[in-house]
Amino acid sequence: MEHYENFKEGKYMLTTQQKKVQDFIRAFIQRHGHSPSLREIGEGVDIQSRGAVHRHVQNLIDRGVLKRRHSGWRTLELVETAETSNSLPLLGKIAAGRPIEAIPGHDEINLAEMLLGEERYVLQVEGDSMIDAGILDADLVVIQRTDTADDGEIVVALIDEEEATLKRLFHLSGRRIKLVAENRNLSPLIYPADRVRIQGVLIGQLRTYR
Amino acid sequence: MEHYENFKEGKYMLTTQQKKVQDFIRAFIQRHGHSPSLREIGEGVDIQSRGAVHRHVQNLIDRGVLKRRHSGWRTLELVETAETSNSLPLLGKIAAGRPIEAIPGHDEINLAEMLLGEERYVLQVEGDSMIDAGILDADLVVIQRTDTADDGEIVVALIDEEEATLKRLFHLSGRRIKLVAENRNLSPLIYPADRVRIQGVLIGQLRTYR
DNA sequence: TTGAAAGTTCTCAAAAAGTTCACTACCATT
DNA sequence: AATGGTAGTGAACTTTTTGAGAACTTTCAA
Repeated sequence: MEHYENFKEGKYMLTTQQKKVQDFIRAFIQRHGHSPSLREIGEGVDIQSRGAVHRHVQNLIDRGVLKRRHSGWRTLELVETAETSNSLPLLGKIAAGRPIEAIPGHDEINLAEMLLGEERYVLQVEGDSMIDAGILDADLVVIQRTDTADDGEIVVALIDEEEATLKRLFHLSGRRIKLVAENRNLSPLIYPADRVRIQGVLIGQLRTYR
Repeated sequence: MEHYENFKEGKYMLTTQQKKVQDFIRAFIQRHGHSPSLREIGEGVDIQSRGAVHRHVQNLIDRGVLKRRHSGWRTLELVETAETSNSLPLLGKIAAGRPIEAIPGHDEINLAEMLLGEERYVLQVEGDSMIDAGILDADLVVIQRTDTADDGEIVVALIDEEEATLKRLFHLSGRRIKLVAENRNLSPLIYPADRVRIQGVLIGQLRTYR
């Protein structure tokens, strides 16, 4: 039973073919909801021999990239890695004047978990009206669908059923609502409550560089 | 004849036939408002034997995909599956003065995919030194580990091996490096190249509210 | 209460999938 | 030239899944 088991450890040293197989399996599971058979993998990566496919799969299992949930058909699973689990290491805080300072108690941060949720959607921001709140032109914002919001929250507000804006909201006396653009050049706007419909509140903001 | 009755998270690894049965049941309930009989399922997925159909259904129940509301006829129910796909709908752009404007070509955005990658980590920002770039105190930044960066990129720079800072970087003539804090109250700093070590470049930034 | 419809359990055989193996081939490195 | 890692083919083999069909029990409504 001497096959290819004596590899250097580590799932990050896959050969070209192994990578192809892995990618195919990931895509297949994504699309079909279950793992492919060896034959299907073979068709996907253009290998006739089930034996050869099996060897690739077995190698991936040996390296910890794949596993079988239990013996049987279509029970391949991708092993969760930082990559597939939406996590990145959280190293610590950074500030001018000091080395990076570790944050005790946190070592991993799940980006998806922070932002995903039921009834949420993403908008791309256009313009600088929230620039003083650190929300720049072209940033993405995650919005929670709701029709109520607390004072001081940033909301998507629809005015007169035609203008949608991202503003900080305050309730005033006399059923009036103040919408504040976080931009020192823009003045707050005050409306009767019945002209303003809240569509959602700001949950998160993100921006990519490069 | 031992089988594998207890795996709770097994609902994502259905065999082909199980998937067909599940899909048929879903469609049937959708159309008729009640679940199909075993015979009807058999007709739907082209199996003569009620016994075989029953086995599929029983497997789906064992895996938590289906359940019976109570004993009796036509009491099958699909178990709600909380989908975790790391995606949110991307509805469009928002700006003051206009309704939300749809972005053509985009309908889903995968937040994790945008920020995850090999050799990346997260830092929490402390202080206001990058406030004019829209990076606020307590924001999270995603950093790509690297020791080189292009002019104008925001980098994690280690100065004299002891001070870590997040600054915008420029190479000057004479092997000097300018580090610019994006804060109108702070002046750029200029160092000889050998006192500055780049630890990573800024890939993304995110912030959560609430 | 009764009988048809539905669900359950079983056995058997076949199909589909997974596993192992021997043989070959291509590259690098030595 | 020899070695060793990676790769593909095809065949033989084992295991798991599947379908048919029969017999049985439960449910439901007339």
